[in-house]
Amino acid sequence: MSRAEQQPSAVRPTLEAVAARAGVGRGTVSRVVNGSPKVSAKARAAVEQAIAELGYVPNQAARSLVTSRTDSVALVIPESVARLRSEPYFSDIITGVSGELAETEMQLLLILVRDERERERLTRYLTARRVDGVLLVSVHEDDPLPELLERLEMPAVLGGRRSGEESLSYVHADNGGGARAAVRHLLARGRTAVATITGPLDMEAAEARLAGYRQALAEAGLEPDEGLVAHGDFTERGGRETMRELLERRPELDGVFCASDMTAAGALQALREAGRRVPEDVAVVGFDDSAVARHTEPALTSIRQPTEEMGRLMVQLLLKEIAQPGRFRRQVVLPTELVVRASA
Amino acid sequence: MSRAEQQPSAVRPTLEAVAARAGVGRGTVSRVVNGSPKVSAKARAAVEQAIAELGYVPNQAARSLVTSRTDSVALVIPESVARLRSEPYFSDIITGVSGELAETEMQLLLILVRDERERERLTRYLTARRVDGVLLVSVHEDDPLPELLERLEMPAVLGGRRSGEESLSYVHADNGGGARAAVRHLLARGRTAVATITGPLDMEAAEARLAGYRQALAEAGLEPDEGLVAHGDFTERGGRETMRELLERRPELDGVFCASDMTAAGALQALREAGRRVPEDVAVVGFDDSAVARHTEPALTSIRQPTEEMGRLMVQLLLKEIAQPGRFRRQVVLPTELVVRASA
DNA sequence: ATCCATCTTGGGAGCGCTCCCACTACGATG
DNA sequence: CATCGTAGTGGGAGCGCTCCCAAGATGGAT
Repeated sequence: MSRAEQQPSAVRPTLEAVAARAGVGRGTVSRVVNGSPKVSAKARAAVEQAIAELGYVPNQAARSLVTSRTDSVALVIPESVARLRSEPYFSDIITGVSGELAETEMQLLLILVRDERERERLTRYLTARRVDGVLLVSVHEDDPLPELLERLEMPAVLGGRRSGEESLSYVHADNGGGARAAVRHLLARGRTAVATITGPLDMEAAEARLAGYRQALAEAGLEPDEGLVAHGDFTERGGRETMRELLERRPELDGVFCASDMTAAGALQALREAGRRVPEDVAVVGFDDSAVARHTEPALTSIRQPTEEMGRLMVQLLLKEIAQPGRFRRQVVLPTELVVRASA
Repeated sequence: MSRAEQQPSAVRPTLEAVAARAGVGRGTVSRVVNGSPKVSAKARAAVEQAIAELGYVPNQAARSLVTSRTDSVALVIPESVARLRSEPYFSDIITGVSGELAETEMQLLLILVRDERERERLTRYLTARRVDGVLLVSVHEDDPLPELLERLEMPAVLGGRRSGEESLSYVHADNGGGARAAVRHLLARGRTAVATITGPLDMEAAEARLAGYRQALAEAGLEPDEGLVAHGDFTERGGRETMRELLERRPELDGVFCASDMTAAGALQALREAGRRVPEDVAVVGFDDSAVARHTEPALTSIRQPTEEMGRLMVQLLLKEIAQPGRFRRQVVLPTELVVRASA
């Protein structure tokens, strides 16, 4: 056995036991454990040896009770099951958040909020201050959670924002710019009747993508046609159904900008059903550049947003906010990028 | 006086404050909060009113310190980033686990373990008993974590198992049966040279799927041909590269059973590159029936495993194990199902 | 030799809760 | 009428840690 140095006793050793073994007081052990500089080299060595011999690990509950810190943060995802399952966006966020937290001693709580009951549970949880901070993604305009976070003075960083004048810290992608790039690309390919399938417009991201679409058309001097704007909900099914409506209403359309890749995947299905060839008859651009974009037939031209990096950045901001409560607040917009594949 | 002042309203009421307000002792409040029956109706009413008026929420750290329970469980995913991102399996597990935990007061910690450093961090964490139990998915044969869990006598449930004689509780799918069904289906469609792309064989699930493949061929009286067996790693890229090798080695193959949908997606790409039509020239079956199965071209025939249900079940078993430490242990195998689509 | 600033150190005082035991009140029992 | 449960209650004794303060060591300046 390679763990000969640790003689695990039946009960976990306490800080007091370490102090006794090292021949010092509790205070000194506590200082060593917490990296205080006010400890002599000799005392530090003795304590470190005792810790190793006893296999001491601090009791977090006792520590929390005194410091009222928990050394954990929550990632809150307020979405229906249906969306989480099919949305690679969340996996990427989780990957980034988890990776960044691994650099620290903080732990990650994952909290999915699907209905009113679960929101109440979360409210209780946050009121009890069982985490030091909160990352909240997929923010809807009327979501009561951001307000709750403010009221509780809980350090928080949003992924996305409620509106243009968001008071909390956030990280989000340049949705408007991405959408403009997408539509410009379609126009540059000679498309003249470019439609869009939006996301849920109670999300600023969806709203911004729609605005970007309109801007790009305006820049090109095209007459706005509201008949070419149809409302989806970021899901595949929504994309399919909305595309059908759109085809019925404007059979002449030759390009579609979809507010998400899943939407675009659905739209491709509807186009295939309708016998339209992609990209020959109708060119399609998605948004997110998620994994699905590479699996559709044809592969999807899409707008890449640095989702994982957004997760990492959210964590960095949150940690700063936790370190300086009430003082630190920052709002970051990350650039997007057009990724051209077969669909447009 | 440069420090921020504390709002009086920001001071959280303690159990003692509730007791004072309700005109009872601490013990009685504690009993009410914890649902003990040994409280008179009158006292209970008074306490409940005081709790409501004060907005009392118990302090978990103080509770933990005494009970040494944490009311949280960890979901541990020991996988590289690359896999997590593209593997819908994990999203489904998370959805199931989170949904089931929402029925309780337990919280979910998500712990991704990517390298040795992160494993050490987890070891410290578990040694400190900062969770009441652990769910461990994607178990590899030589993974040191299950052993650690046993040594720490930590309640645990595996998703999958290390081998046929697993000592810990687990939930897994009938991988062998699923693989057999897949291969039988290919044979029933008249395929005579059926290859397989395996998963990483240090995982029992991958091994069992390979065994199922062999069994089905044997049942059909076919001569085993090891040249038709190629080793992948569950990823898309692995599927693509392995399919290329396979085509080079056995150009006559007319069917492929892939050990995961992502593998199959990669295989489809390689087949397309090679100018083989699917399913006309080569029929393909995947495993998992994940979301990607519906997006490939052609859509993927696959073996469905009830991933989300597996997550739920794992939680149920874990909670029982936490309730009866050392007594409860159960191993569950769930059925799989062939889902036929265009690829075979 | 004396004094004082600085560095270390030990340990008391809780943090907010549960556990447990002693104690009360009151109806039932002999 | 004394005795005995029994349901209900209050509060002391910690859980293991950090915070803080008083006090001892150290060493340079006078």
